[in-house]
Amino acid sequence: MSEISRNGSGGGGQPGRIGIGLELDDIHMKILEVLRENGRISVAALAERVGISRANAYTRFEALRADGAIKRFTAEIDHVRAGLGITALIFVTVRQQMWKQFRAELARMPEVEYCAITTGQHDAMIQVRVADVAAVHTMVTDRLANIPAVKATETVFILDEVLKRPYVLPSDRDRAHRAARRPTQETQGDVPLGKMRFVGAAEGRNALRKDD
Amino acid sequence: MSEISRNGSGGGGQPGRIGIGLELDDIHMKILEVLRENGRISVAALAERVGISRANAYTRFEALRADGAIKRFTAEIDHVRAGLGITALIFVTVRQQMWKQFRAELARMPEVEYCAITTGQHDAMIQVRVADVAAVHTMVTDRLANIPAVKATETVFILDEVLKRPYVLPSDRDRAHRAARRPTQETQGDVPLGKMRFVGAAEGRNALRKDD
DNA sequence: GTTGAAATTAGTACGAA
DNA sequence: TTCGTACTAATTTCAAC
Repeated sequence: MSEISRNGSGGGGQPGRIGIGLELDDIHMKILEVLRENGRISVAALAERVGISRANAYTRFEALRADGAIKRFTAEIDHVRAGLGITALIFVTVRQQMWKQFRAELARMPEVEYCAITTGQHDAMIQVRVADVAAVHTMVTDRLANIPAVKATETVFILDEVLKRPYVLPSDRDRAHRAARRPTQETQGDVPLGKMRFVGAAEGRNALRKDD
Repeated sequence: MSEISRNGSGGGGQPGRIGIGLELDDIHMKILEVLRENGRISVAALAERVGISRANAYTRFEALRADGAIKRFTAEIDHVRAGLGITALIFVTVRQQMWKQFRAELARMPEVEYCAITTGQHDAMIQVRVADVAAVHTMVTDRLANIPAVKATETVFILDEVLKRPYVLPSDRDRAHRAARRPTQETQGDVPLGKMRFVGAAEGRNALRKDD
């Protein structure tokens, strides 16, 4: 069903290889657009919104699911209401060749909502949601610091989440480019390059990614 | 729609103030747990899984939705399949008193999936999904650099997303603590504090949050 | 890929515990 | 509040086109 669904994205994907799977056409994209905004819409209503028949909608819906283009449906929960008012980012420097262990420990930490391996100064960024600031401290000092794979951490707090979109799609960009391009910006070629900076991968990063 | 209110909670909330709204009991939490893993489950099936009647499930479901504890239902889409194979984090230093403008510009950038205001060296972190690395460069140099509010940026690439949980809940922590606590870690008080570092808010950060 | 019917299931209303 | 049931509306499935 979805052997090809394990590339660069979620959980244990094979980084670097992209399976072709489904060829997604405009209607597929439109379906994804609708579903990402309303994950509980009925397939019948979905069919109407994208302008296809019910049967077609069911076929495509199942295909997207089976192919892995739709990974899952989920409810976005207000973490503050749920009792987790504090969000923090912890940037982690991982000791070489211990990446596998780091991952295993991560799985044991339910307060971790997100973890990504990054280029730059640090090796990974994890996002945690906890009840109070004390819990962040506990988390970092008691849990993370005890992992041998963790060489160093740097913690910042999230003061506000300005925006969170339910997965970006290429169609968003197309739509926005048509609507929001302003001539002054389009023609303006003289960009103050001096004020930005790209940060490359740290030493041995590629090696790190292979040992899991 | 994708704007999140200032205290991190639901859409129309009073910024800074957290309404008490619903008192969430164990059953509410269990409902959230199920819904976060399967956002398309029928209310009937939900009722059975949490062990309440259908009528009760409908009542609670609606209450959670109305209260804002459930913000929305969404489909998680494989961005690689959707044609956005590159994910990057851009750390932005924002000029004081120009936060409002920065937010407005953000809304015009569909490739931005997430933006949070943080403590630490930078003021904000944005996560973007684009088709290729060139698009990141374009995004940073053409779009971000042209915003007067942006003083400086620092970009890192995400090589792999190790884990992404559909919103953390307090119940996860409880469950994990029961299952995964190992005596060696619980009693181990001597933590190598030297290897971690907390980063406080940059100058004038609090002022920044007020001017929007 | 579409339409239209049957079977199933979802959502609502209301009385009783 | 919660449950159970009956009722109504909608969805999904399956057929033929």
